[in-house]
Amino acid sequence: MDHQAKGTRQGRAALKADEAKVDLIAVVVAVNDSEPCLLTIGNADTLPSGPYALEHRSLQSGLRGWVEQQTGHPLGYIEQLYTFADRDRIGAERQERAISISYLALTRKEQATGSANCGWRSWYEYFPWEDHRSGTPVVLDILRPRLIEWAEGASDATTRRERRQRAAIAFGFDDRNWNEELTLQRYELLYESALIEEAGGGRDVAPAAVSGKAMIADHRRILATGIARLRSKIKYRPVVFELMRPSFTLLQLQRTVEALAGRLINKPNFRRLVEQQELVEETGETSLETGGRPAKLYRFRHAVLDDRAVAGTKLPLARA
Amino acid sequence: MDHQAKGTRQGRAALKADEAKVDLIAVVVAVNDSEPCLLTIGNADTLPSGPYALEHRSLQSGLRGWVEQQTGHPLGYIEQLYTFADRDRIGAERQERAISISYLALTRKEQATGSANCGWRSWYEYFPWEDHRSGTPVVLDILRPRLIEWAEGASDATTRRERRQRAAIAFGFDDRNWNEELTLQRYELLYESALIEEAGGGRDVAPAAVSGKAMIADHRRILATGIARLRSKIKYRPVVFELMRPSFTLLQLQRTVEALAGRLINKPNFRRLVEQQELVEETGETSLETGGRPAKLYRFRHAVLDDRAVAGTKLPLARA
DNA sequence: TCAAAAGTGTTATCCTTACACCCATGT
DNA sequence: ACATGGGTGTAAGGATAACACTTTTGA
Repeated sequence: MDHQAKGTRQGRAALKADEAKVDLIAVVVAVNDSEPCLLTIGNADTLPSGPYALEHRSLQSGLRGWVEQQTGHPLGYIEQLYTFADRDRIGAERQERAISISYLALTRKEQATGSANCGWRSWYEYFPWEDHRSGTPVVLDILRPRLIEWAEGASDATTRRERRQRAAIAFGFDDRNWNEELTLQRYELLYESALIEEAGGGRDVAPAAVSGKAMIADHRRILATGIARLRSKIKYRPVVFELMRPSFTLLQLQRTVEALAGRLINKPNFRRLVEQQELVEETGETSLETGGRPAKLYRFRHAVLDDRAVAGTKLPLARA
Repeated sequence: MDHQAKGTRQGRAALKADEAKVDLIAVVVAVNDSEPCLLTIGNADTLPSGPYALEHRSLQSGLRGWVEQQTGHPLGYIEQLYTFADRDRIGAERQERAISISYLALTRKEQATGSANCGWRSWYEYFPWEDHRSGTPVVLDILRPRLIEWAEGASDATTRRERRQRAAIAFGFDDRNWNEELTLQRYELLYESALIEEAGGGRDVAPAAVSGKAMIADHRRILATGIARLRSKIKYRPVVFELMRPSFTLLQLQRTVEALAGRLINKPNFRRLVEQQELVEETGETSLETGGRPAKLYRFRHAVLDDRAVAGTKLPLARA
């Protein structure tokens, strides 16, 4: 259990060899007006983050501390996303290691963000190709030929075929179905093919309206990881409710799920699903706020979290 | 992005305030003769691990290095499990932080473990209550009354009810179904109720045959996390094949899944599932090794990994 | 009266579950 | 012959997908 310390290679900053900087970094999501929003700081290109420090009782409390300090926003639901060694900080010249532990947090926007230097942005500003609620987004018409071009540009035939296949699966080319959970794979393909800003080069980068708003370091990659995780998770665990107000209409619930998934859902089937799984109960009141007939208000049945170790909520997608 | 460094509180070991030790730690699993096995070092109570060091190109390669060095066993499939701050090393007296990044690795036992100080043990030695392949294990008859006793021992009624409910869900009391994925929750309950060795106290600890073999620090908790993850993952991603030889019979495949899940599976339905999802193809050869009629040999269709972004493999459990 | 949204049924189809049964080999 | 495991078929029930249709409000 005790491993001998390696000798310090380059004495910079008086680090012992087996110590590293540890950063906590948060993807904070809320949904407002059917738009999935991300909490950012700076020029909307940076995720809230900060070093894990001595005074933190735990990793999670450290994260809460940093987010609250930088944005004034208190966090509710938190789950760990991924831990990675920070490539960008291990430059060839600086011999110091840094790791980042990323988290996904769900809240509601209402809680006033006190601080100044922060704000909410739709996550589709960073990933315009991910929103399929109004059909296949036009940006894909621009990205598709570029991706194919990249695939065909490989030197050997094997790589070409492999690239074509990866792109076709990730983006649903050649009559394949769109799979909303492949957000990370899509980002990685666009990165590899140098179609987005972070990939350096920049020669082939399309305008931001097509390739999306860039972020600092690998923050956009972390966001992609968060989106993918959330899109997968809503299908088998009732986490959507973390994003809802205490009472809501069924259509509001549906719109929220649609916002996250980036796809439209069939209304009657969605309702049946929700009711059948006993995820909600009526409050007795109705809402008149929306255009038409007043809607019944519901609240989340917290009991389901105890009741069973839930399976649930597959998406009844609307047909193309 | 640059956070001001906090002043060092207690100058021990010349650490800057926002640096920490980082350990890599591996749950290495193989299945032999229908028994799920864990690779350990020392007295079979320690997982392979080591510090993330300067010379490591990445977290994963660091992990591979340590495991190979400590056990002589090369790793194939690896996935990250969880990152946590090491409570046991943040004693009140020592002000230094340590974090552990844990991984799940799948291999086959054949690859000779060269090193001396290591070996394979069935993971059910550590969790005797997790193996339901021959019906409800007898150890549960001993643990159940103890858990109930613990629940009833709470001071206020709310806590009592909550404890009863948690125990009932996790262990399937009161006609609830057993859910094999709740391995971690079960471990945590036994820890809280001080029925296992690591929880200190030791007054109420049952003999190892009941409460399972203990491990160093929080290694057993990490193992529980790994088991839970694997049991959940085999249902929607074809990872079992990482544990199989290149060619195998369908019953061997079934027995492997059963070993991991700790439950029996219905044969005809399992076969239909595997074939229908086109996970395997016949090799053309047959195996005479087993008692009865020769069995067709199959191999994994690696194409499925490309073909689709797979959904699959839910378990067709045998009925109680 | 019309637009907009709420809300209810109904059907065909597929997947899952639970069984029952036959086949090929060694002893 | 029989034990052991390999392997196939089928019928019932439930979930899902795809629609069509009615109801209630505000403008």
